Amino acid sequence: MSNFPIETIRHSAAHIMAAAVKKLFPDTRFDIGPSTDDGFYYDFDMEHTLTPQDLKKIEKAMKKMIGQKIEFEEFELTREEAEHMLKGDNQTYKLERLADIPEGDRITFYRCGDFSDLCRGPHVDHAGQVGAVKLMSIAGSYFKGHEQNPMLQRIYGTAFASKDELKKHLERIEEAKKRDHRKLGKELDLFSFSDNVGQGLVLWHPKGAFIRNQFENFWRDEHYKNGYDQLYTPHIGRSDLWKTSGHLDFYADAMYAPMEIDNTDYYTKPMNCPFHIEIYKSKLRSYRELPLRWAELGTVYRYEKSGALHGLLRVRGFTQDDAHIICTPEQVEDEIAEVLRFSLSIWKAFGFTEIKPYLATRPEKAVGEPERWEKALTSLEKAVEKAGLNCEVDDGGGAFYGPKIDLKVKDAIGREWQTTTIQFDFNLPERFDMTYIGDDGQRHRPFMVHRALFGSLERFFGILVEHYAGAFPLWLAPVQAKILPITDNQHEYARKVRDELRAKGLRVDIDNRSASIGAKIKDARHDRTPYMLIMGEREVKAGQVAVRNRREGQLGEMSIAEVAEKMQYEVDNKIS
RNA sequence: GCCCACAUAGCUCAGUCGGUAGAGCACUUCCUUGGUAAGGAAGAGGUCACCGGUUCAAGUCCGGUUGUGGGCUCCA
Repeated sequence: MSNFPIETIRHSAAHIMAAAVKKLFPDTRFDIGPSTDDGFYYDFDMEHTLTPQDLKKIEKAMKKMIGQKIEFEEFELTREEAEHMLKGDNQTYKLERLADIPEGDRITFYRCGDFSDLCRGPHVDHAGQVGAVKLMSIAGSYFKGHEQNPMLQRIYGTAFASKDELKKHLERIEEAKKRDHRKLGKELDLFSFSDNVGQGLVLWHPKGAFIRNQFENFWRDEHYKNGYDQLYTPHIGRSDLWKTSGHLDFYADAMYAPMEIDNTDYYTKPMNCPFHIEIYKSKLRSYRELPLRWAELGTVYRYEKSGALHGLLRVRGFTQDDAHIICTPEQVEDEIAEVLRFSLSIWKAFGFTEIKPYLATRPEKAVGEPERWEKALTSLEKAVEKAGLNCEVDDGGGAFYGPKIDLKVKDAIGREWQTTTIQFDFNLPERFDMTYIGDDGQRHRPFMVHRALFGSLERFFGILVEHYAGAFPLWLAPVQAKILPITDNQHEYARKVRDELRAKGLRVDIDNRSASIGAKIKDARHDRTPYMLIMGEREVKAGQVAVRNRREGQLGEMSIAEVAEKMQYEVDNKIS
């Protein structure tokens, strides 16, 4: 056990790793090795390409140093001394890092074995205080994170104060792997990708499509109930539209190439906003009509770099649960508060209760008058306050066209996902010259807010799969109950029970294979079937079914009506 | 896009030194009719991602392409 803060332990582990790398690969040039949320890394530049075998060797060398309790020693140098030392060692990256240290700051090094590192510290006193360490993976990374800089080799590792905590961490990783939506998507036959279709383009299989339909319907109902109207708009639009919106100037890199029809270029849409704005502009608007809340499940296409694609979480064609709120400056505060409240209620329905807002403010380069920014920011802050949440502020992190709130939701195993976004837009109303007639008879510029609650349906679905670990609640489950007859003699009764339950609107299938009841149960469990209705001679005679439920196990015999009622209750209350 | 790794049956994966491909599950048929996490037997299933090269001979070695994974960059 060690009592140092976890960041200190990890940062020290990074130094130990660097020392081990220096020993094994003396020509290495070092960059930096900070701690991260769940471990640490260090970036290297060397002739040799690191392999998994090297990782084992490096880890072994580290453990030796930890066993020897090698000391960490701090020493201070003048800038000239430091430069001299780093130059002598050909540490070009370190020299650049040194140059970044402001004039007047102390220049400190930490020595650990044969390795001295330019570093602010703090560190443990000796290597033995790094309780448990494990190297995880090799990766590439750009020097200082810039694409045009050289690519360095990065080793990721993790460290904990005790072996026990490390073990728990590794178990958490295993658990997350079991929930991986890409794995479950295949296992449960929910969706796929095809080389013949293209990268990042999702094929929704019947079960996945069913679930999507369920939450789309929920989404539509809730939006009507909460004062939204719904739109449909085309998938392509003329280049003039995208010129006006500014997409061709600022977003062309992320757009699919145009197609020419009748001497006019058409682009597939990367966003829905221009279409909604065209609907707004289809007639003269009065302040009496505002606020307008227009929602659309709008499918957009964006060119994402091939290396950025990731299962359903990052794709090239996706459907946003988009909406635009167009309102007067006086209305904007209430509207934002309402969006936030609505958003939280939707997340709650899916069992997400821990939600954290991030507020992004005005960047250096921005459009829109400062008073509007102020007003917008105030309404965002007030809304967060009203919802009883604490937000983190990302100073200057807003888009050039307006400030925003992003929500991150925590799933069943504590991972955070970026989903909801609520963004002000001071750009498009100007570009499209949106106006409304106020009570003074004059034209005014409305406020416009973009918002997406789920973000994209694809990403949301991926998150849901992982959140529920594939065990979708009854209201979403494609098959809610599976009837398992013990022998073929119960097939007639099985069909009768199925038809009765289906007549009540429940989704029920029969497993009519001539397999053992154990095998049928095993397969139904594998499919995460919520209810199993088992029937042998006894149940047929009594007109009942033996109920087994995914959450509660064996529930004994029940009548058809009782099962139906129990299931309906679960559906109605969205129990997960 | 960049760095690294990977691509063998529907799925999960073996395949040693280059000598024409294998398992389990799933599937089909037959037998079995059973009481809460796998009853038995047989059968079918492959252009070893694709294109090219080296070789008497390539799943295996080399080059390219496509796709996937871990990262970087970017982002719903």
